[in-house]
Amino acid sequence: MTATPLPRDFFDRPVDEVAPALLGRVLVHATPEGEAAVRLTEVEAYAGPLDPASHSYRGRTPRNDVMWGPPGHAYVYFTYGMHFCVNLVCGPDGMSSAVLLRAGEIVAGQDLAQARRPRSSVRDLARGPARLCQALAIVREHNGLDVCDPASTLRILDGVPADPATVRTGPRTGVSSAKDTPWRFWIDGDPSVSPYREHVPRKRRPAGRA
DNA sequence: AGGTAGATGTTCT
DNA sequence: GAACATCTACCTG
Repeated sequence: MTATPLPRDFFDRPVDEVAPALLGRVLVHATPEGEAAVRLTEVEAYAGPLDPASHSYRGRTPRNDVMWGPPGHAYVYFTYGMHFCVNLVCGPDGMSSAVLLRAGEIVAGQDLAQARRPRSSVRDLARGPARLCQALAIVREHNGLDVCDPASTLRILDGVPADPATVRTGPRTGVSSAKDTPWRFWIDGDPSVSPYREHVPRKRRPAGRA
């Protein structure tokens, strides 16, 4: 892997073009404890206000603000009360589209990743969007970081792009709308690809009686 | 192998 | 108040 991040214009094109082109690339996160890196094997595209499954579908809010900014920045959000997920914003500026980084293979700092996820097998360290964030210690404070800046602690490197012939597509995982849009991209046969899960509405907790 | 339940809190209606 | 781009643990076969 080289030390130079992908150029910003890599992200300045339609999100469904950027997403498959990200497969095989390497996301590095430097922390005081050291560096850890993941080679991306699974991603999903979310196409801004036109996409009912996108966080920006209902317009700009404090949470999704970063999505409306320039491409090449990280959009980190908190979900299910305990997990973080990371996206990379795509262009053009103001389009509010982004690619969710769903899974990958740890290629550097495996000791760190394992310390952060002590109950996990090596294969599962970054197998899933919240696991990926945990392995790389990506949390809310990293929201908005510029991953194309060589000086940034969170960077996306070119790595070795996946052979397009090995890229598969299918419906996105765990989304309740736009189920038919095949905007999940993964490297066929890679063991770190996360299992597909259909969206299931959460069962309501029995409302506390009074 | 596969299903389900429970955890936790932020965001938006 | 409900939904939520999830994960783990704990069942059952």
